[in-house]
Amino acid sequence: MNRPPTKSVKAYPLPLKGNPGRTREEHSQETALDYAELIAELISTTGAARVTELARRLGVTHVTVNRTIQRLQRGGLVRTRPYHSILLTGAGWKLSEESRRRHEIVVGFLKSIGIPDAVARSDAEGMEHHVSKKTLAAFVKHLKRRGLHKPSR
Amino acid sequence: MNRPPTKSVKAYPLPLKGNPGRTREEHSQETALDYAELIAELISTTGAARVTELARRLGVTHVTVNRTIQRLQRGGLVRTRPYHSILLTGAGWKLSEESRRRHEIVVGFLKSIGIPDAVARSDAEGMEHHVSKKTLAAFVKHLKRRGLHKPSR
DNA sequence: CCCAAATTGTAGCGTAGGCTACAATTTGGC
DNA sequence: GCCAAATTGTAGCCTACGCTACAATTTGGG
Repeated sequence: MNRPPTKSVKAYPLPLKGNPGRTREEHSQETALDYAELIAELISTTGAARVTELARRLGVTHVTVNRTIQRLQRGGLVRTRPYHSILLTGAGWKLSEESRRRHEIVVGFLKSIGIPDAVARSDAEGMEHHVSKKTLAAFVKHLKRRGLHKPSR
Repeated sequence: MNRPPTKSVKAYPLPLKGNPGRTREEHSQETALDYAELIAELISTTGAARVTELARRLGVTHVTVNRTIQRLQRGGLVRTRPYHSILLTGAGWKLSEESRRRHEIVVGFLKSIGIPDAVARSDAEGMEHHVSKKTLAAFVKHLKRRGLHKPSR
C-alpha cells in the first residue's frame, strides 16, 4: 500500500560520503595520535608520562588509559615497564610530532579568525583528526598570508 | 635507579583538555546526527530512506546500519517497519535540521577559504561534530563579512 | 623502617560499531 | 504466477573504549 518508491530510487548516482565511514583502523589511529601527542607533551614538560596523569588529562579512568597503552605497545608506538613512566618509541615520537604540528596549525588557524585561545584549543582537539591534507594546507596558506606562521604558543 | 621524577610532578597545575574525553553519550550522539541528517536527505531527494542505501552512503554494511537504526528507534528518533523505509520522528527531524545547518555552515566556511567543494564536504563530515557554538558563530560571522551567507549548495 | 596513601595493574561487565554468514521478505522479469 | 535477485533482518563474533571493584606495587611521612 504505502510502499516507498523503491523502483525509482534504484539507479541513483548519489555521491558516497567523501569519508567512506571511518574504518576500524582509522578511528583507532586517532586515539593513537592523541595519546602519542599527550605522552610527548608530558615527557617534555614534566619529564615523565604517567598513567594517572594521562587519565586526568584525557578525562577517563586510569584503567582505560592502561588498556589503550597496552594496545599502543602492541602497535610499537610506546614501551612500558610496570609502575614506570611510559616511553615513546621512534615511531611514537614521529607520530607525536606529526600530531603536534597538525594540532598547532588548527589552533593557530582558529585563533586567526578570532576564536579565543581556550575555545580554539578545545575545538582543535576533536577537529584535527578530520582535517585533510588539502585543508591543512589551506590553513597554512591562510596563516602565512596573515604573517601568523608559526602560530602563537 | 632510572626512576622518573615522580615527586616533582606531583602538584602540576596542567590544564585538563577542554574536551574532557568524549563520554559515551557524546560519541553516540554524533552517530545519531549523521544518521538523522542522511535519512532526511534521502527522504527529501529520493522519497525514502532505505537500509541498503544508507549503508552504501555511510560505507558500512547493512547490518551495521540496521543495528544503529534500532538504537535510534529506542531513542525515539526514527520509526521503522520491517522491509519498509525508515521514517524520522519529530525529534528526528529536528535533529536532522540542526545537523544540516551546522554541516552547511562548516562546508560553506571551508569553501570560503578556498577549499574545493568535494574536499570541503568530506572534511566537514568529520569536523562538524567538534565545532563548538562559539566557533560556529565565528564561521557564520566570517561568511557574513564576505557576503557568502547562506553558503553555496 | 614501616605502614598508609598513591599509583599502577588486572578482572570482569556494558555499549557502540565494525564484520561474515545465513534466513526471511519483497520485487520484478519472464 | 513463479522464481531468482535484491533487500532487509538476525545470529554471532571481534575490537575499542567507557566503567567499578579489587589486587599489587611504589612512595613518602612519621
